Amino acid sequence: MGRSPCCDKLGLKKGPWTQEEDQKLLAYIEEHGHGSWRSLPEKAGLHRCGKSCRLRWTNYLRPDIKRGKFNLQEEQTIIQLHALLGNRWSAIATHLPKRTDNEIKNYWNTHLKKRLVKMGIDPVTHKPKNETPLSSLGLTKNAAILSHMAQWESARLEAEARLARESKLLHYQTKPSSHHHHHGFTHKTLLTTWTSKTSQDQQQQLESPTSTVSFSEMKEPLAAKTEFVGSSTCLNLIKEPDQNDWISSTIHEFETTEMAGGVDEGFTGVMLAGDSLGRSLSDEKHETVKERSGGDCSNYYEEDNKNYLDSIFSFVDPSPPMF
DNA sequence: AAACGCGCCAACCGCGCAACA
DNA sequence: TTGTTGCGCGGTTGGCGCGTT
Repeated sequence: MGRSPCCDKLGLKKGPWTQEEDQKLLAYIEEHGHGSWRSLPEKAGLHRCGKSCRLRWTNYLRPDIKRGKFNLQEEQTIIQLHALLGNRWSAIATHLPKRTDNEIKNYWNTHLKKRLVKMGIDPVTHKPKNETPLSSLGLTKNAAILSHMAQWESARLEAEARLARESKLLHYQTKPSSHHHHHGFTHKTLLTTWTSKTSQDQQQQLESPTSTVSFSEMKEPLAAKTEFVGSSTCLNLIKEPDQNDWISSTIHEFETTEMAGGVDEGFTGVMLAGDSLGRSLSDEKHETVKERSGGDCSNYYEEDNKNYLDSIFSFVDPSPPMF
């Protein structure tokens, strides 16, 4: 399209924000809400473009954001959700209370990604880098089902993210000065409604008006998940999502499948399942993985697979995220 | 003390999408 | 149907601070 950058207009400031600018923006939003970002800078007396103001607000000034070090639980959440969702930072952020997508993205790029690489894990696929073609072919039904779950979780997160955005928008557009008292209510309420509906009407849930996910959109994420589980066979199991029994059959399949053994090895979820990232994959264990990756490793991975499934299910569990 | 390299992170940029005229 | 506008997302960049030489 070639749209010109919004800050091209002469006189609009770029770069780091000053304290004075922050105060102006904060004061304006506290008083009036942000409404239209495009018109906000002029009204607030700022020589910035609306986009710059929005970024400053969402990533820094918003009162409901937490800054500083990520704790272990947050790290695990990021890694596991990244394994499920890839670089969909906004979706990941919906599961990390008070963290912005930008902050999570930065933390991933500067810390977690490097740590995984150090551990010999591919940060894109979340599998050991030295995985052999043979082990890639060792695909199982559980891996395929995980792909289902990942797909489903992806859709759910999309919906949640949308709800979160909408409720925030509504909030700051309508009641700009009351956020301290009301923030959080809309998310939780709406999500509870959404997720309880989930169990009642699975078909309707897929068609929920709150979700922007179309299944044409899902094709790409699906491909990513397929890659993630290293499965080609899973494609055979994936039905058209508009089929009524898609979710229930997935869950049923999962429930009736032997959990132990067979899931493709190397997920970071396995590595991270019970302990801190630093300790969960000791060098010794890592070496063992390397040694065994080319051979018959079903026994070895039996326990880890279960841990991995547990950890993934902790996310797939349709309880509303914390806000 | 100065120069250099590197890590971190706030901010920018470009694109896609939805809403609307 | 098409063009425009506004917003949000994800990738990237640039500047600052800190450690090392």
